[in-house]
Amino acid sequence: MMRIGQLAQIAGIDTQTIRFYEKQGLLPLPDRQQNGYRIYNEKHGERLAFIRRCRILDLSLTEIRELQRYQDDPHQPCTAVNAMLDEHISHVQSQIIALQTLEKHLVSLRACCNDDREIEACGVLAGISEGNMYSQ
Amino acid sequence: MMRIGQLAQIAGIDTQTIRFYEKQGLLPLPDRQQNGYRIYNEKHGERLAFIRRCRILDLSLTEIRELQRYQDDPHQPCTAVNAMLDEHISHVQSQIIALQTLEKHLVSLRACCNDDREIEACGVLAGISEGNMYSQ
DNA sequence: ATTGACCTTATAGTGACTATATAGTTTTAA
DNA sequence: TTAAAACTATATAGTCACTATAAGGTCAAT
Ligand SMILES: [Zn+2]
Ligand SMILES: [Zn+2]
Ligand SMILES: [Zn+2]
Ligand SMILES: [Zn+2]
Repeated sequence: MMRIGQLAQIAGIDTQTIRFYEKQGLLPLPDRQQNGYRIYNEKHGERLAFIRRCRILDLSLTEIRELQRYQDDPHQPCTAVNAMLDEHISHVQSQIIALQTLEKHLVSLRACCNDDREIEACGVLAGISEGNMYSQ
Repeated sequence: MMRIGQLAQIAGIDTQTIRFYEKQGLLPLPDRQQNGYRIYNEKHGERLAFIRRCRILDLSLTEIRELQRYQDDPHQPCTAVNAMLDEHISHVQSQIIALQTLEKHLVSLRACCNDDREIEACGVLAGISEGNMYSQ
């Protein structure tokens, strides 16, 4: 039994964020003391830890809600869980590829200028302005 | 001389986004026809193309505003421009590294399950719940 | 008695759009 | 000529996952 501040400290999550998760339906409603303060138990701590680990994996709150629904009905096949992860992985992979392309782009642009010019002659600005560029 | 729709088509940017850029101070205020319609010239087209190329490089609107201020005062040294790009590049690089770490993480989690289990026995969900995880 | 730490709710801001609502104008076609 | 379609205008709210601020209630210690 603990109040929100202690839960926040244990879970490493801000109190505001805990209230936010509650409003988003990710955390079950806690009991309240007579003064209105929320009281949490270990179950809440576990739920919160689960959420935190999902967020580290960059799963969206919607995806987390979906995972929680699966946990609450544990006799379905897990196909959908694995499919979610697969899609998530390929999303991350395409983000990586896009960023690597962008990096190449930026590095070659940067190579168009040393530091000792006037804006007028800056190869970087010229490179952006002339614009032989390709998206993605 | 053209209206917003034509400019949007030429620049490949939605009309709403053009108005948004105007409100953000990235595009000079266009003249208006008697009916209130905006009228643009080639200068606006060039500005918009510059903005679009900056966005492809994932520069923020704030950074673009800064670049525009440099362009409008072309006799400073270009150190700040190059520094902005350097910082931008290292930001992109650390994003890449973070995503690569995340990808490894997700792939090894995914390997904990084949598709033929019940939720109860899903290695993926178990992997998240048990949580021997590291952030970043 | 008052400070300080803690708790409550509600509201607004972040970034870069995107969507919706409502209304006025111009162009095209029946 | 008139009605529909296409275009324009403004204003407002939604996206995502928080984060910040305001304004107040509660509790323990000084
Ligand atoms: Zn995902
Ligand atoms: Zn330069
Ligand atoms: Zn940047
Ligand atoms: Zn599974």
